[in-house]
Amino acid sequence: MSDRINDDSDVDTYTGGLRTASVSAQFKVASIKRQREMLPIFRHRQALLYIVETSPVVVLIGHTGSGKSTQLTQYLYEEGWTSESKSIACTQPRRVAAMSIAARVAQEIGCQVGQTVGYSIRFEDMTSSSTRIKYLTDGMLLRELLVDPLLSRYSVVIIDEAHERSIYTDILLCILKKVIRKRNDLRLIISSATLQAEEFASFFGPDTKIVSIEGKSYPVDIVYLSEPTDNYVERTIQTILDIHNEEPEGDILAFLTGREEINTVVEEIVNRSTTDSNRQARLLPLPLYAGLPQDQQIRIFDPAPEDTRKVVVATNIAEASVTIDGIIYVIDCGFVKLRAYDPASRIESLVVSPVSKAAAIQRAGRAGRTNPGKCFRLYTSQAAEKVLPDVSVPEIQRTNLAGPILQLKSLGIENIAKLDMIKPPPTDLVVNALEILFSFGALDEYGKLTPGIGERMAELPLDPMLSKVLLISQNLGCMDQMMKIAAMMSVENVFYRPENDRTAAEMEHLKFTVDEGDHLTLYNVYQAFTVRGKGSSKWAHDKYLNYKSLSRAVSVRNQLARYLEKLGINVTGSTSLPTANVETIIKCLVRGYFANAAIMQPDGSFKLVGSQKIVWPHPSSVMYTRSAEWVIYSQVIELGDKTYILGITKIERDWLLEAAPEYYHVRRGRA
DNA sequence: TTTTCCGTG
Repeated sequence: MSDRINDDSDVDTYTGGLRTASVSAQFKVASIKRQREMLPIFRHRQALLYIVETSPVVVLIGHTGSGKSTQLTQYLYEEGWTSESKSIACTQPRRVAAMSIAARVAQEIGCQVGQTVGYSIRFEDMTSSSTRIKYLTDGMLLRELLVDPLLSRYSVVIIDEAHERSIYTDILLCILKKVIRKRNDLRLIISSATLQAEEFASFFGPDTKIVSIEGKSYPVDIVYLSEPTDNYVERTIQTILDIHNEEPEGDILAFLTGREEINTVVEEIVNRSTTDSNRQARLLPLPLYAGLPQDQQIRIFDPAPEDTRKVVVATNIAEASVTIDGIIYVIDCGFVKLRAYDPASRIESLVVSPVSKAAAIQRAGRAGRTNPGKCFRLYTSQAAEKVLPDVSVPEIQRTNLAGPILQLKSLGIENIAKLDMIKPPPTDLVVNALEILFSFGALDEYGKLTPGIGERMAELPLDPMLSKVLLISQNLGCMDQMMKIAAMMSVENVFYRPENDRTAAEMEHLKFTVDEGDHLTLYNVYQAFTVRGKGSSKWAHDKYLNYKSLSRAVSVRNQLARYLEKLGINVTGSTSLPTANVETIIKCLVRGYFANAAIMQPDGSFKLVGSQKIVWPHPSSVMYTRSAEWVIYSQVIELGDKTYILGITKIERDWLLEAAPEYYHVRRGRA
């Protein structure tokens, strides 16, 4: 599926041509050359190379299907920008994109991935000394800046999909602005959608050139509601049935905000279309969201059977991450779930918000990839104009900055407030992050990285709290267990609970559950998978566990071991120690999560220590059906009108005082 | 009391 999941359609628009097997190698080379020359960007090859030669910063507006992600790197390579052992870097906000684009470009150049063309993402480095074109995630390039502050090994850096404004893209652009002042020979290319191009150009100053390249797509008719709806889920169902009864054949893609809405629509379509005998053709509704196991996700790529119309009901995963061929109709509900973070309460939330105009354009475009299409927007044209924001708030302005600030400190950037950013983060987010890092002992009272713990925390690719736990585990003798717990906490959707098989799944999951809580339950699952299950997918499937998540956890554990070894910690020695007891492991967790303590109330809710806020155990937690007194939790999130804690483990009150005497000294009595 | 948008090191 990697050749179909990408963030830019220019990777797979022409894979069809490559499936003509059994042709001679020479013909294939000629065919690839011809396909490359048919892409819209090819006409601009010379002009682009001239602009890059003469301007330090170029903003490239490349529409979907223009070929920018795959071709620009090759043009620069062919033109000699990689002589003198320099390379070209091209960043992507998503791992799958870095992998699949690298695979495509390697094929076009005629090399193995990892030779002239390679990629680098967390836990996977597919590059070698001969790599000249390197695709990597934006977070990975930021990591590289830690060891090579001037990016001396690169002659050109391309920041692709910059309009998505991931937090790492924003930080990279801020640092790259400094780097290009010191390196006259470095070129920076920022690839962006139309609406944001001007903002990037003005950030980099008057010498910046803007270039626009047309794309390869078909016209899409936009249809609005004449009156607003107060129930977009029901309206989605009706619109699907209307399209089915009135419009010519072609598959449908409907955008909704979450799993629950998606399941409602899928069920209702099944129910209502069987009673609706107007047409012979049937409807085949398929759900798509990130939490769905992979074997079910890939069903959306199967062509619909004869006389059947496929309806993919998806979250915004289908907006950029997943591209489905053959979509003619798009239904856009006009909303999206966005993550926010409140530094005062330190609580994250997921809130249903109006989509941005930029996202609405992207959604509509999904209908015109292979044929002219039609997009039904479930809001009025007035709302589209007046209510929708132009672009959504950049991630750096709505997220917990503790991790990113730790990394910036490690880059030697002391005064975060003075950074020249496109949109700087609000002061309270920065202050909050500094306070969190100070309470861990990662920063001293002057805001400087502490030599022992802070410097080491910055090296680990984990949440600061979890980094702290892992580093402390060495002293407590439970590093082997903690590496596995940290790995399991870094992957998502370990447990699989299908709607129609829920009881059976819950019975299987119960076999791993322990009364102490979620963290030790995760440890049990890891042990069972690697020892009894021998890492097999059948074993995982039988136990209703997500095989892909478990395999990733194993690879994360191994990578963590390598990071710790690099920090001079003897990992192999520690794994041969006698097994640490349960109390030691929990005490170790408390050393990192001491600020996340709560007490259970008689009604089953929890009161957070400090804020006194009332929260509920999330139904995914083992504490949902168990009782406790004192607990620590690893996540708190507000969903709708309720706040939940997840990753819960029972503790003793005294362990909090023991783990953080200074922190709890001032608060004693308030809990 | 009955379940989570998408990403990243």
